[in-house]
Amino acid sequence: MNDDVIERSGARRPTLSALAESVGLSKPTVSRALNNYPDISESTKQRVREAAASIGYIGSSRARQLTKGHAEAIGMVTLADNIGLRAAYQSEFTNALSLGLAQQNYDLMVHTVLTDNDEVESYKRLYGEGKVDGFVIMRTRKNDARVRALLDANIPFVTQGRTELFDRHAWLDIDVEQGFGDVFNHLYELGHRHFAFLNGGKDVYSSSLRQAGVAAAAASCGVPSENICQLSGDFSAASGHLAMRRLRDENPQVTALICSNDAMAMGAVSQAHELGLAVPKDISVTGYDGVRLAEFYNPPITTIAHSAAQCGQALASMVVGLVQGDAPTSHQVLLPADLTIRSSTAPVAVFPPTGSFIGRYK
Amino acid sequence: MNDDVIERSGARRPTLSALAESVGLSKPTVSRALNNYPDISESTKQRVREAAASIGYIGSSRARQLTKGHAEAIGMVTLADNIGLRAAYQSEFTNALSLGLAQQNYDLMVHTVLTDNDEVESYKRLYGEGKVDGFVIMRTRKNDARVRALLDANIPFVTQGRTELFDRHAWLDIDVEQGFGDVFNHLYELGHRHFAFLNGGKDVYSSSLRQAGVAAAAASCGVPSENICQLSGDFSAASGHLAMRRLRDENPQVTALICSNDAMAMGAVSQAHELGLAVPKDISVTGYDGVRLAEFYNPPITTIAHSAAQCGQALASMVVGLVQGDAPTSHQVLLPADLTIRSSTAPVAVFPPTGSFIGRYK
DNA sequence: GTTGACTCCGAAACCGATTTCGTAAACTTT
DNA sequence: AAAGTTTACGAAATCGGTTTCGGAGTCAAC
Repeated sequence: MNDDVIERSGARRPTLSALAESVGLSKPTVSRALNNYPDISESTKQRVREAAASIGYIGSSRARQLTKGHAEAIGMVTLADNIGLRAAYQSEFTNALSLGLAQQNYDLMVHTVLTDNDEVESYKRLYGEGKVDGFVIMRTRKNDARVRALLDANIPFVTQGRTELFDRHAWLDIDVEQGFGDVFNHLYELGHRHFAFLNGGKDVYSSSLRQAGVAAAAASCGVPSENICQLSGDFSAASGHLAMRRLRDENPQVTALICSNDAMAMGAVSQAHELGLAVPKDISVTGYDGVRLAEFYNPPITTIAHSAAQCGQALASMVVGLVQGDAPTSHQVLLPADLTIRSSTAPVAVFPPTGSFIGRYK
Repeated sequence: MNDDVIERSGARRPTLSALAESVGLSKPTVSRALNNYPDISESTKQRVREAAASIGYIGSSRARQLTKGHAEAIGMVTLADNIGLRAAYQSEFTNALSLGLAQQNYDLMVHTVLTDNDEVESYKRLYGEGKVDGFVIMRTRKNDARVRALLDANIPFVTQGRTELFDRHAWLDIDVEQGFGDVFNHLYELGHRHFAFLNGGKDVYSSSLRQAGVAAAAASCGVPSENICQLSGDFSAASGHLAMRRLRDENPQVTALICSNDAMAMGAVSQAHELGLAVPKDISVTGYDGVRLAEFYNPPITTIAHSAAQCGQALASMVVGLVQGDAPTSHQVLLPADLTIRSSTAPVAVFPPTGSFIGRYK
């Protein structure tokens, strides 16, 4: 530790040439030995590997990248506005993705930008410079400029969530249609007959699918659409907060609120408390996302969970397949949504006030 | 879009040689023109820049890395166990860091591992391969194996949070001593006289500093140490949950609980609710971290906040300075802690039961 | 008209690996 | 024993930039 200067200036890391010289072989031979080529004798391989280990040789990824033509890295560009729940979700997701990539010897490069414009530009720069081989795109919208841009530039990517161009790119998505149907059925079985559905923005592709899931389940339960109050929010806790207030003002007979994500559910619950309503005694609330925090909320929120870990893992192998030449359309997977029942849903305390539907309670 | 095959096979991105040829100059000249060297005439630079823009030339970062000897990237290795609040904090932090790095033309490489062992190994591999120039280390412990390893290997890094070797590496930390003093004073001024302090593990360097901050403030307020019940947790919400239960069983006279982080505070609050205690009416609770979620909790939690954005920004310039040759000890900064008063603290409802201290209420 | 300084640019080496191609030696075959 | 195969390795080119070194040209000075 007293030789800081020496360490810093001299003592470069050993290169392939140095290793070759130390074992008395040529560079190519050593390279092939380390990469386990069949035309190198087993004894030589052994000798090279031992020498490499003993002098602590680590191949330069920089040089390898240059010759091999790929970076062994996947990029992810995110907006800097990730706070609160969104941040939690992103982090769980990023970790899972990074872990999955690591298992395939790829690294994850994260780039944060301030505006959407910078975003597309960053994709082009990172890929153009050769820093990454492809991308994973989160938080897709129905009409997504990034998807269009990458499609045009012929840059490999996979999205988490479909877009309106879903038949032209690789994606991983959750079957929200089924998920929201399950949620509806769950509530119906608890005796609820007057619902509210708080959907997210229409610019998100899956919004219409959630809607469809709820509608289909309602139809099959024989619940008329008038009994489903439609609300709209923007996926933020604040919009959930607001929605719950409007709901109580305008549709007090509703006993079950289906939210399009956990954040809005939390916002709604917190508003309920402020209005003196108990969740789930007075009103049941459900979320969607499976952010781990929903589990620790007060009360823990019934939600449609999908494992961020599973998503990350799947996305990792998808994107690696893509950059290695697979056709984008060969990587389109729909994961089932898991209804996770916690404490924010309960049987209706009394029969529906307006009593237009008397269900069978078990 | 109908020339997918052509795009994929041929049509490589333009290289420096191609650019050189297109303007009728040599490679070195073009390189220097683009890098704005003084020995290239202004007219030539202009010509080169225009040609570069017109053919869409983007320099290969791979080649540049090889010659320049650095990756223009900073690494961060995280454990895969980040869930819940920790995840939220990490994400806010990572985004801020990435943004700060981007502004200095560095990228952030994230690598997730399953165990501590893999962690140290990953640092060595990423740096050895030349994929990154240095690291940012989060969640440091008092005696941190990673810090020792990187110090030994002479790899540049900066930690968020001090370690017992704080005088030998670069770090960014929050002045928790001051912060917890402020919290104590805040509670004292609200009339509280019986406190509990829920500290995190002793393996975290700052635990003793928090302790010291509380003790010093208590002393200056004239509160004897017997009136501060010491509890210990592990920074998890679950441990906060547990601690609150023990507190009510063993020290029911306590009206103010100071938690070492937001997660424990949330756990404590949720336990309080389960025990039928209202926060802050029956007991005040404080946290530490400034995770944005604490703001949306029920009730919003009074905490000691530090801006993740500010930390990220600062860490970015520190680590970039480091990899460019600055001495580690020249980058040690202590940020002030900001007391953020929200709704989980309130004046004591009644005079302290045991009445040993009658404060002045304003 | 030679010298010197200055401006602007090119030839070649280099970073550290991989890949293509070729060849010497050993071993089979006929 | 000559020819053909196989085995095991090396020489040189290559990836796409940067850097070192030097040199041609212009211009002013003596």
